[in-house]
Formats: sequence, structure tokens, C-alpha cells
Amino acid sequence: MTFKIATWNINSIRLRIGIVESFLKSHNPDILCLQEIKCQNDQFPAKSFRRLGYEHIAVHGQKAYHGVATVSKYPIIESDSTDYCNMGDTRHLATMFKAGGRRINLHNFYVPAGGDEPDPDKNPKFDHKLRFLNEMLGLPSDHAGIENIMVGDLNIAPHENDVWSHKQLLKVVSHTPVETELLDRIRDQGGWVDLVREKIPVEEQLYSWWSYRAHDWNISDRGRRLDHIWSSQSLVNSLSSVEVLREARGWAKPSDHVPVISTFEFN
DNA sequence: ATGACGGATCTAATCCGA
Repeated sequence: MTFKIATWNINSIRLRIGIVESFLKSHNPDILCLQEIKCQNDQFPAKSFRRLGYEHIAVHGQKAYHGVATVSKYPIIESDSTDYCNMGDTRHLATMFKAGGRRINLHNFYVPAGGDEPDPDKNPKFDHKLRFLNEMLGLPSDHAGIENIMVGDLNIAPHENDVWSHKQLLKVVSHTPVETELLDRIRDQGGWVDLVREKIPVEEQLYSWWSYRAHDWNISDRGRRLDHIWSSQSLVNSLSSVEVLREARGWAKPSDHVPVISTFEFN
């Protein structure tokens, strides 16, 4: 039984449903987790997904900002969202799947970006980001017989080779030590494994986001790896491949993020 | 200075992203 899971910060699902459809046709994931859908639940283009065989849909949207959705070819046994920081915003969606004898809970996250100034006393957005991450510290990868996968836009590039210039980004939100160390603690305390770096050596530069503001994103290549797929240690042996779809940044009217894909083989 | 842009909304000018 194959579980091919993709995550993609789409930056408006209504604007980009066309490239999402072509991505689904060309790469055929079983499950797609979206962030920044930027619409309310009843505005989500569910019919487009159903037409392509994604009959199981969980949406947690809001007007204009944020919003996460998980669409699947496999049945979603249950879904649930947690309101991190009690802000009433839509940044988390958990969906439960059965895979053979396993029960797998898939977390779809959109962690706050954190604004410009990396100082929680001066910048409430950075304070929000740190409080959100601190609440994620309690999240176990393996609990009561349920194995977990975590995907999404975590808005942190943890390693030196996850950014185009480690030195130049040390004081830039997304790569400051307070953020990267907190993300390491979330991973280690929860027993999570960074699946993308299991397959693509940390010595290689790897990005999943490039700014819209660059003159030529591909030539300047000043990217960051903000989008992640983690799982419990118990699922690592079932991981067959990962892919970061860099080419998607060059598609017509692209998102500034590209899909990140992991494939599991369960027996 | 990566930031020389691109979303959604109160369709004009503003807020937001990272």
C-alpha cells in the first residue's frame, strides 16, 4: 500500500487551482496538504479535487488569510484542528488514516511567519511565532498506537544549507538561532525525524521557497527550505522517496513555495 | 537588502507574507 503525500503552500487556492490540477495529474499523490488557501470553507474548490479522485476532503479555512486543507484519495477517518495560541485563526488540521494495520495521524501546519524584526518584545508577530512553536513542543510523533506524520509550512529553515547564505540570514526571521533551536527541540522532544533530510544529505543546498521580489528567482537562487515533512521514527523504514519540486516555482503564476513530496510503502 | 512582488479586500489603498 503506497502513501504518496505532498505538502504545498499554495498562496490562494482559488487563484491557483489550475496548476494544482496539473500537479495532481502529473505527480499523482494520494494525499495533498495545502496551506494558505486564503478562502472560507464554502469557497474551497472541492469539485475540482473530487473530479480528480480526491473524494475525501477536510478544509479549515477563513476569509483572506491563512487556511489549511487536506485532500485525499484514501478515506479520512476523522479530522480535527487545534487552535494554537487561541487566536481563532486557521493554521492546523489533523486527519486520521488507516494504512493496513496502522493508524496514521497527519498534521498539516501553517506556522506564523513572524514579521520582520526578530525580537518578541518589539514585534508581536515574532512573539506569536515563538508562542506557537512552544505549544508545538508538546506534540509527540508516536502516541497510543497512533503514528504521526507532520507536514507543512513551518516557516523555519533549520540548517545552514537550508538557506542561500547562513551568515547573511542569521538575523533574518526564519533562520535566527532562537527559531532553529526551538524547531530542533520540537523535533527531538517529540521523537520526530526530518524525512526530507533523511534522503537528501544535509551537505546539499535545498530550498522550497523563493521570494517573489527577486528579479530572477532561478538565477539569484536565494531560497530557503521552509516546508517540511516529518514523521515518527517508526515510519522511517517505510519511507521510499522524497522530492522537492523546484520546477514548480517556474510555472505560470506560481506560488512562492513549491510542493514537497514523500512516498511511503506500507505492508 | 532576498525584497526590483504578489495575494485578498471595503476596487483603492492597505494589510500581509518571509
